[in-house]
Amino acid sequence: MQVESCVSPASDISKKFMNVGSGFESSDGPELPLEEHPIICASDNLERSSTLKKNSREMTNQSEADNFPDSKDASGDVQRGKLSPDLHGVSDIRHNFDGSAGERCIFPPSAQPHSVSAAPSAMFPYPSQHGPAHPAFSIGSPSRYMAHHPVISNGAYNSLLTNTSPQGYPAAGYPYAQYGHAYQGGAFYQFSTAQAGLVPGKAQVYLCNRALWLKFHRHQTEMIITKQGRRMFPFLSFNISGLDPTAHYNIFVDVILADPNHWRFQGGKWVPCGKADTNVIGNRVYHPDSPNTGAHWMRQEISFGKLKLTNNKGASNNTAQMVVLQSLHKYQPRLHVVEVNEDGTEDTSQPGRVQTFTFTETQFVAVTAYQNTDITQLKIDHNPFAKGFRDNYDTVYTGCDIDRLTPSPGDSPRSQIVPGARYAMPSSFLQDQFVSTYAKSRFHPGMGTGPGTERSVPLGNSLLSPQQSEEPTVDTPPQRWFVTPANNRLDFAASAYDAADFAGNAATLLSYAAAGVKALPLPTAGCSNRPLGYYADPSGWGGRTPPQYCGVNSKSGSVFSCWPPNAIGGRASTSYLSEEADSIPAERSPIGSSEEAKAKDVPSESNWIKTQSSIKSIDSSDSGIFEQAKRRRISPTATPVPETMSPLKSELLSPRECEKNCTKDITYYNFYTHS
DNA sequence: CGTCTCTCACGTCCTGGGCCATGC
DNA sequence: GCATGGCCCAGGACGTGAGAGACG
Repeated sequence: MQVESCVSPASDISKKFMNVGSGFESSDGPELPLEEHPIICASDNLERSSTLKKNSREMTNQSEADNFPDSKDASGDVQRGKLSPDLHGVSDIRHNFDGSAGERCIFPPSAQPHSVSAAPSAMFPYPSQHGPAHPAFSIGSPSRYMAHHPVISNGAYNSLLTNTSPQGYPAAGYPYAQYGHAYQGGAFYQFSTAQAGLVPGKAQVYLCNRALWLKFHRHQTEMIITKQGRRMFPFLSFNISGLDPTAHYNIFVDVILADPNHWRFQGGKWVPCGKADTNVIGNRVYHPDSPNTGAHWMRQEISFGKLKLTNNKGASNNTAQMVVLQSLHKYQPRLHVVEVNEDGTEDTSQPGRVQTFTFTETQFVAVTAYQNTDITQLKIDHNPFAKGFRDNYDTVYTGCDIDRLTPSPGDSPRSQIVPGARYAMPSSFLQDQFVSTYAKSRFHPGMGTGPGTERSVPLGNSLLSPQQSEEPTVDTPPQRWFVTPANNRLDFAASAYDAADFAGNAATLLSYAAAGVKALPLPTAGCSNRPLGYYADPSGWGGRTPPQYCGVNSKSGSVFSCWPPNAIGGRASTSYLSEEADSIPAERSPIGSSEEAKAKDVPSESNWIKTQSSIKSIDSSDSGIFEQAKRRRISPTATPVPETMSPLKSELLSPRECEKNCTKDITYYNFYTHS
């Protein structure tokens, strides 16, 4: 059997295993080499050794029974087998994982020995993916990107089936993920199925909001789990390429233990504390669009924003959207792509029909209450639903904290040192927004008493937690990152979160972009070729269909509406909506700077001048801002960019003024062409 | 008794649907 | 009459903080 396996360079779980005893001292999250790409990870086949499958069954039977009462039915009539109306990938409908969606998340038949469902809940993960690291091979533009694409030989795969780890990790039997190799310095494909070297049917998956994930990952992501279920933030969102456009696939996500430890937050860091309770219940969550054609999956972003995490094992309702986890355990979400028959039935007996992708930067510790205040702050800063907890919210998003030199009473020493000048860069308003947001978080006075004290992030690198080593450059240069066009999203749940997806300053930045786009005449919306600036490297992903959406966060537009709408804005967005935006601008590496400059130069106005055709494709928009757009009908006749909305003007306007003007002028223009 | 973990009420904000007004 | 713009509101999502429960 052929197994694809590529481990995200960003995260080498194997390293983690090696360091389980040392907490998170290792800086495995942020330490992405510049040349590493955001794309994926480990893709392997779900087919496993019988031993493992056996164990898996033993450990997950309950899970199946508890969480997938419908699975049996599914086996009979393969409910999942019912192809979506949009089967042929022609639909531009946004695919939300709403209430009804849940009904679609039916467990697939598990009769076949090699069926994915054989490893249900997958709390019993696949055996370690040990084996030789597969040298990335270049595709198309080897000089530019090294393909991480990994086609594991049989031999390699065989090694995965062994219960002994070459690295000495716990042998299979532990319900946690193991990854024995990583692609250090791996790269990524250009996002084009036409790219030479891409093997049809061999999927490449891109973590769309990787920047945000990395941001959290640097501090060891924590996810709240509640009885009623809590959404993930950041949520899982992917872009897929390399699928056979005509073949049908099921796509689902599961969450497995990332390691065999029980964790505890002590002394400002996560430390292992005993053995993990392997008797965990897990389940998979199918994307509501499943099954569907490869073309369909590849056309839009696939997000699981409404996926909820719960610790309520007894939760029987809505399990389709719920993943049952245990507090203080570290988990690893995985994406599975299963090729199915035209009737929707899964047939994993054939090699290569099941592919699993793991992004280690999406690892998280399940908690019932946040432990690390840095994580809390990141959540508050990036999750639109948490805006209410933002300190001085209005000023945060409309003003520049660089002016705020007087720390709040509760400011930690760290925060007090944050020099506004550090962020006071000759930049756009947007940048200020970003900086403000970030800087603000440093000043957050309300994070408990000591927020920021023992759990604070060293000033030296505000993105790194104390337990993590500081690195000169934690973020990959923008041109290295692939950030999915927001309009291409098969939303599991799209929401405002989407905004947070794309670039570091998530919600804020994307919304800015949205606002900017909104202000543009439809035909020239920058959302076309240069999706709100998510492509830092215009050529890097040139092969992919140009971004097709444009959206607006109508209601929150008042906050984000200052985004420069024109070409300049486009550049700005390119810069700040790229993952690079994640990092503190001032800390950009020289490489990043040069490339960034290059990127900035490329996206000339032409990039922003798009045709109606692209606008039309907005229909498929699926990101949060586009979600917003849906809420507002838009005028086919785009409103010319008000002079007052010129980027320059925006920059000149005081935050307040800008907000007012923008809100007034463009808040309700949307690029919503949803049919 | 202290610590740790978990639950729940709370206030804030966002989402998404609905309703009404306006203009063509 | 229809499309669009604007507003309202109920429900949902968020993190907080207090308090309860479990455990040593």
